[in-house]
Order: sequence, then C-alpha cells, then structure tokens
Amino acid sequence: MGPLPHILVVDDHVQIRESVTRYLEKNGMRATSAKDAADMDAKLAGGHFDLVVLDVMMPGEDGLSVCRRLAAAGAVPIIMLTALGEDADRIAGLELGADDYLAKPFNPRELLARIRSVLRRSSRGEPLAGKLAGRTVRFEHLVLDTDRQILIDDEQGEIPLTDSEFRLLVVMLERARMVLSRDQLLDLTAGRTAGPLDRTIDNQISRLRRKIEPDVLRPRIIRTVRNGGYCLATDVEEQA
Amino acid sequence: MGPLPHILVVDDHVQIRESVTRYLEKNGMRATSAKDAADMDAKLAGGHFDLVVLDVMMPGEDGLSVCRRLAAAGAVPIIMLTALGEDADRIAGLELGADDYLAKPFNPRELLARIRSVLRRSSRGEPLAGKLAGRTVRFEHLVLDTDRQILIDDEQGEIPLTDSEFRLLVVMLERARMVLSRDQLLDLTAGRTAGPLDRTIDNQISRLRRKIEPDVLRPRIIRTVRNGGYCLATDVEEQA
DNA sequence: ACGGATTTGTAGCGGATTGTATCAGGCAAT
DNA sequence: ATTGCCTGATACAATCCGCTACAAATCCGT
Repeated sequence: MGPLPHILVVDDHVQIRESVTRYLEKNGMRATSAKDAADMDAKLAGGHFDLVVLDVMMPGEDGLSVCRRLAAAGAVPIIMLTALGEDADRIAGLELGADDYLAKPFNPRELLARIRSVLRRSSRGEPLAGKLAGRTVRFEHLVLDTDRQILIDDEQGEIPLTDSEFRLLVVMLERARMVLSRDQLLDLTAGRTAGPLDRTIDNQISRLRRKIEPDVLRPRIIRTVRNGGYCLATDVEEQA
Repeated sequence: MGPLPHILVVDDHVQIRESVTRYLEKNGMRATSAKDAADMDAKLAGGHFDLVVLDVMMPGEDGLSVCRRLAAAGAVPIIMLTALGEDADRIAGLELGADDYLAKPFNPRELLARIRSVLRRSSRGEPLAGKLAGRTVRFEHLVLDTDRQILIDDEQGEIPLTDSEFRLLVVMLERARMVLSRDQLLDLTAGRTAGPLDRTIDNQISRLRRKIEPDVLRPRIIRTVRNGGYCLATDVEEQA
C-alpha cells in the first residue's frame, strides 16, 4: 500500500468531520475533509485519494447525485453515510455505485473496519493497477517504455505504439494472467460500454498482436479465451 | 462477461436458503446452497463460485471461523449474514476478511445490490488456468505448457489444444485421481449447469482423448467411471 | 481553418471451434 | 439371450473469432 491511505471525508457538520478525521489519523491513515460537494471537487482535483466517505444529506448538491458522478468516473471507492434505517437511500447508493454504506450514528471503529475492507478489496482487484505509470517493464522479448510509449524489441529496434494500442497493452500488463472480457477491456481502455455488435477490441487486439507476437498465426503472449475475452499469458517483471 | 455469476448460499434454515437462491436466480445469477460448513466445503471443492453468502449463526463450525478460513485462502469473496445489531459480529467479520455483511432480517433487494457491488470490485477477471497458471506440468508422456496452451509429446512434437480441451484438461489435472461427474466438469469448465440430454462433456472427453491417449480404444489416462463421470488416473508432477 | 496523414471504429467473409442430434457398441441386470 | 441404459463416435449447424477492407474521426503542420 505504499504510503498511508488517504481518505476524503465529506460532511457538512464540522463536528463529524473533525472527529472522523482525527480518529482515522490516529489509526494509521491520512484524512482530509470537505464541507460540501464543491469543496470535495476542489480537494479531489488537488490531490490523490484512496477513498471518499460521503454523507448523503448535504446542502447543495445531493449526496446521491455526487455518488453517481464519482462512481461514473470510477476513479475512487466510495462509502456513503446514510440516516438510520433509510433502506431506500442505502439501496439507491449501492446501485449507484457506492462500495459500501454506514448508517448514522455510526461506531467509528466500524467505519474504520469498512474503510479497510473496501481498500483491501480495491487493491486486491487491481494488483499492479496504475503503478505502471512512468515505469519500464519487460515481458518475453520486449521492453515497454511507458514514458515514450514505445516497445523495444531485443532483436529489432523500437516499435512505436498508437494511443489505443498502448492503453490496451498497459491494461493487460497490469492484469497479467487474468481473463479480461471485451466489456472490461473496452471499459478500461476507452471508458465506454460495448454494444452487441462491437468488435472494437477484437480489432485492437489484432493490431497489437501484429506488433508483439513473434508468430501472429499462433499468438502466445495475448491468448484468446473463447467466450471469455483475452488474457496476457506471460510473466511481467520490472526493468531497471 | 462469460457465464452467470455463481453464488453459494450457506445457511442452516431451509426457508432462507430456498428463498434466497430463488431470488438470485430470478435476477440473473446462478445460486447453489449449502446447509452447514461441511456441506459448503464439499460444494466449493466440486465447482466454481464467485461469491459466498455466509450465515454467522450455524450449528457445527461457527460462521466466523469459516469466514477466517475462507478469507485466508483468499479465493472467494464473502458476504456475512449477522443478527441484527450485533456490532461485535459485524466488526469481527469485516476484520476477519469478509467483504461485506448484512443484518438479518434483510431485504433481498439489498442483498442483491451488495452482491453486485462486491462482484464489481472483485471480479476484475480471474486467472486463466487456476492454480496452474503460468506453470508447466508433466504427466505420462506429456508436458502441458499452460502459457502457450499446448502439449508437448516426448516423441512427437507440439500438440495444440483448443480452448475447451485445454480447460477440461487443466480442471482434471488439478484434481487428478478424483472422479468428476459431468455436472462438475461442465460447471468447472464452462460455468453452467447441464441439461438432461447434455452430452457436451462426453464429446469433449472424446476429442481430448484423441490428442493425449496413446491408444484411443483403450484409454488409460482419462478413465471412464460408469454412472460416475471421468477420472484422470495418473500422477501429475511439476516441471522445471 | 484547411488538407493530408494517421489512427480508430464498423462491416463482412471465411475458417475454426463447439454444442446438439443421432447412431452404434458395450456393460449390467433380468 | 434380451432388454435397457450408458458411453463413444460421427455429422452437422450455430457461434465465435481473425482478418481485410473501408469509412469516420482525429491529429498536425502549415
């Protein structure tokens, strides 16, 4: 987990903000607070956060609306704070993409446990995710230079990658040996959802293979999983 | 998206098991139930599951203990069902590695929402060849390269495997000397349940045998167990 | 802003794979 | 021996995927 996880607490009550941030900081986390949606946006824009704790009841933009926005962007996990017993809110929140909720008034220790639980989930799901930025990795006979967005072949020289080829390759390298559906790949590379006749990913895989597979007719780096998607079947190691 | 997500519901009450499984199935999931910890272990061993819904209060092995075991293995996400208001249980469950909990009595719609939420986080793809991912194993006169999805015959050269042949072989190698029913094999390879006239597995076994049996008329690697299924009857050892 | 070049998405053909139907052979029980 | 079921094998149809070709979109320098 590198440095301390950074939590953003969004609530309009000063008391709650302060007590929560203090409690989190006492328990090995970094905490920042925001008093409303606008404040939250400013803080999010200005730094990296691992999780947002979001109050449903807020003046200005509603918590559910904020939740929908954040979940759509998909960049950060969310825990919602709801009024006690408001089933409707809770279900709505989860369906909108919140990762968890907690009823107010809540036990701080339980909030901590839930934060840890969500963090554990999201880091488990993405083993190397995002960490490829600025690094150089080697796999098979190739070295990927993420800064220059090119591949370096041991034998031949540099192989330039187009934008989408690069994104696709990075996404797969970060999830080596995982089977990724076309939907997931399209979501991760382009941020959109696939229509029923969408062959976009097939096409990009085909183009990428031409550049990285020694024998395109029998691909072994990017393997096709029928009815499943694609899988990068090789080890990926860091390069000095 | 591959096949439907498969949920295992563990609870000692018949009513709850049945109503929950029925509700999940009506909402686009596959559900199986187990009545206690031992039953659960059997089901887990015999098929593939994407998530376990686990009651805390159970006769026999306690839910928290089961939760610790499963979380340590780390193979499958867990949602715990706790008695209402039992803060201690909830916190303990989360700290033991559960991915979420729900207080009983619960709203089925909320359970569904939580299941979807957990799956969204954790189902970011599964390893292709299970525990064999990236390994190379030897059995009889053959070596299986799981990365390249090919067999290497000591005498002849490489034997390419189709996707389903490969999945079937991997599943059987991982469970060498165990008798596997057609249902289990279909579940483990394709993630679906067999209809009454389903001869899919027979067919695939037949195809696989043609590629691996020295004498197809007298198969000795994959043995047929009449009224039982099939069994890979040979030792499997790791290859450098 | 314009025009050309590169990149990216869409459509469609053809090969490969896989599930279903069907028939034939074999084992077991009567 | 006969009957009934279970399994092996073949044939075929449906589906999936790779590839090419083309159209739309984007980029970039002037």
